[in-house]
Amino acid sequence: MARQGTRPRRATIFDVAAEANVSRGTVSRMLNGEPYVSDSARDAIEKAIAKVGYVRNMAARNLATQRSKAIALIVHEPHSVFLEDPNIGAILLGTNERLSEADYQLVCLIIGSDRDSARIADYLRGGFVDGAVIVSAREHDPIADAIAHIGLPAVFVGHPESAPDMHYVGIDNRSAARDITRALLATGRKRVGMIAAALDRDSGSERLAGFRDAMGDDFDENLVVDFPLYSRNSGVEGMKTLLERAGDIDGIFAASDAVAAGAMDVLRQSGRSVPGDVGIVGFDDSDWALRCQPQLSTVRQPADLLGREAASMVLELVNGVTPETPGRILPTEIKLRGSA
Amino acid sequence: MARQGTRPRRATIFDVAAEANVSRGTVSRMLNGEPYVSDSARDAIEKAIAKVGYVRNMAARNLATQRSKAIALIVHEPHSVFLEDPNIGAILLGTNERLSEADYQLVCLIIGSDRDSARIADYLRGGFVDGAVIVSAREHDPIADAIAHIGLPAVFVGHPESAPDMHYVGIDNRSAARDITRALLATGRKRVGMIAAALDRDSGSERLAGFRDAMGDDFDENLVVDFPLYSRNSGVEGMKTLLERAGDIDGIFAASDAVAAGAMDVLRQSGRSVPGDVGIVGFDDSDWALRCQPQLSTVRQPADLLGREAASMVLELVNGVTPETPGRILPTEIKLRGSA
DNA sequence: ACACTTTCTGTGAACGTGCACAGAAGGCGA
DNA sequence: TCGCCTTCTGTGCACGTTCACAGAAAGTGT
Repeated sequence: MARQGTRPRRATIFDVAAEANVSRGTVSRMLNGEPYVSDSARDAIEKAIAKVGYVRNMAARNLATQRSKAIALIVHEPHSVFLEDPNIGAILLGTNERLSEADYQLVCLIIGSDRDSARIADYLRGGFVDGAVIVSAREHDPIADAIAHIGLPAVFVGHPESAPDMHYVGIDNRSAARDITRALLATGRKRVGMIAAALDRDSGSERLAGFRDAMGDDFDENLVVDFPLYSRNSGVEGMKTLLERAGDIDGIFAASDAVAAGAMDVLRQSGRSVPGDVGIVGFDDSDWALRCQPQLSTVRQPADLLGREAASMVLELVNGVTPETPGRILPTEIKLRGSA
Repeated sequence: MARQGTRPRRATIFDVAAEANVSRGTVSRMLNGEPYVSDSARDAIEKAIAKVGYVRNMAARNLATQRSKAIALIVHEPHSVFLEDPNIGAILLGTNERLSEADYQLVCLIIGSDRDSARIADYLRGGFVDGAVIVSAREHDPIADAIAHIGLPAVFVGHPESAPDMHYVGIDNRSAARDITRALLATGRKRVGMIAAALDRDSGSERLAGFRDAMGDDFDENLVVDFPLYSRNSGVEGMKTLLERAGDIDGIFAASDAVAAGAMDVLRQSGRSVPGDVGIVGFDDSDWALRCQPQLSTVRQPADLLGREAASMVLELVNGVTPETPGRILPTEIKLRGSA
C-alpha cells in the first residue's frame, strides 16, 4: 500500500461536488456529457475539478457501468517470431488507430508461456476489457477456448478451423498462394518446390494448399519441406534440404518473405543466381522483400487494414451490433519484382 | 449494454457463499489464501465455485484494494520505427517475462498520436495499472510529464535529461559509441563520418557525443548528418549526402544497425566495397547486423535484460521499496565482424 | 391563476469486492 | 467452573462511480 501512504488521498467526485456546491449527480452528468446541466453549474464544476485536481477513478466507473472502454489485443507468438514477424506490428498499429478513433484504449497482452495464458484468461474474465482481438492463434489455442467460454466479444485475425464459429478477418491465403505460385510457374520453371511453415496455423496450411492447387499434377511431395516458424532460419534450413534432395530445382515458393530471404542467401552461397538459376517468390510484402537482392516477388497482404477491420468488428460486437457476415476477407495483391 | 442483455448475470461472491452455506467473508479469505478457513468450508467453497462458475470481478477488487496487479508498458514510437526497431520487441518480451514471474500482468499501450497520449494519461490515472515502464520517451515527452504529475511508480528505459529524477535503466550510450568508433579508427580509417539519428532522444544524442569523444581533434562537423529516425531509410539518405560532401570518406559510424544497413546498400550501389573502401559500424546487434553482407561490427545492447531490469525496478517501487540507486546501467559489448 | 412541459438538481441504491471488527466454538490449564 | 487463548465465522462499511427516480425551478400556453 505504498501509494496510499505517500499520497494524501485522491480527490473524488464528492470533493468536486462539495467544492462546486452541487450534488455528485450533477458532476457525474457533466463528466459524461449528458444534457441538463446549467451553465452556472458547469462553470463551477470545471473550476472545482481544476482546483482539487480531480480525475475519474476508472475502476469505480467500470464497476458501475460494467464496461471498461478498453479492448485487448492478444498476441500468441514464440519470442523469436514476434520480433521477426512484420505483420504483427502492422496489425497492432492498425487496431490501435481504429480504436483510438472510437476513444477506446488498446491493451496489448503477450502470451509467452502457459503461465501467461492462465493469467490472461483471468484478466479477460476480470472485466478489464470489453472485447478482444486475437492475433496468430493456432489450432486449439487454449486462450481461444477460454474466450469462447467467457463469452467475451472477440475477433480473430486469421481463421483457425478449430474455432469456426468465431468472428474473424483475414485474407484468402489459399487463393493468394495459388496465384503467386502460378506467377512463378509462368516464368517457365520446371522443378518447383515449397518451403512451408507454421502448418499449425490456418495461414500456414492454406498457403500449402494453394501451392498444391497451382501445381496440379506436377506437385511433388518430395519438393516440399515444412518448419514450425515463419522465420529466416526456416528458409535457410529448408533450402539446404531441398538442394540436397533436388539439385536441379529451379523454383521456390517460400511461405513468407523472411523464409524467402533465408532461402535466397543459401542459393547465393551455393553459387546459384536468382532469378537466373532459381526463381523465388514469398508472401507478406514486408520490408524483407525490399531488402533482398534482387527484390522479392511476393503477395502483399494489408496487415494494417486487417487490424483496422478487426477493431471495427469488435467494436460492433461490443455495441451489440451483429456484423453482416461472421468473417471478412480482405483482398491481397501480387507484387512482381525481380526474384522470379 | 449488449453483454448484460445476452448473458444472464455473472456469479458473484454472494452466490458462492449461498451455495456453500458460508458467509462472503469466508469465501473472500479462501480466495485470497488467508489462514483461518476450515477444511470443510474450503471444500464446500471449492465445489460452489465450480458449480456456479464464479470468477472474481477485478474491477471491484481494484476498487476495494486500490491496486490492479498490472503494469503498463508505454511505447512511444512513430509507426515506421516501431516496426523496424528490434529493441522494442526484445524489451517488451523481457519485461513480460519478469512480470509474469511475479504474477503481474503486462499491459502494453501504444502512443501513435496526441489523442493517444491524452487517453493513455487518463488510463494511467484511472487505476488500471500500479506502475509503468516507459520505452523510448523523448525529451519533454508529455506522457512522462503526466506520469510524474500523477505520481505513478515508473521506470524509464533510457534516461531523458528532461526527467532527471525519474528511475531508469539503460546503457552507457556515450561510452559504447566512443568504443565502437575507436574500433573503427583502429582499422586505419582517415576520413570518418557519422550518420546520427533521433537526437531528440538521449540514446541518439549520447551516441553522437561518444563519436565526438573518440574523434577528438579529427572531428569534422561536415561529416555528420542526422535524421529523426533510426531507420534504414535514414542510412540511405545519410550515406548519399555524405558521399556528395566527401567522396573520399572511408569510415562510417551509423547510429543503429538499420541505419548501417541502408548506408551499406548505398555504398555498394556507388561501387565501393565494404570493408575494403569504407569501414562501417553500427549499434544494437540486431538481426540487421547479421543480415548484412559482410556482417556488421556493432555494439550489442542487452535489450531483453533492460526489459527485465525495468520490470524488477517497477515492482520494487510498487511494493514500496526504494531501489538502491535511481538508475541502473547495463553493460554493452563490442561485436567485431566483417564490416570494419 | 392554472395546468403542463421542459430544464435542472439531489438522493438512494446498486456494482462486487476487501478489510476491520465482533463474536462463536472449542481446547486447555488452574 | 472459570478464564484465556486459538481457530474460525459473519456482518457492516468503505471503495468511487452510474443510474433511476423524485421532485424543484423556470418557462409556456390557456
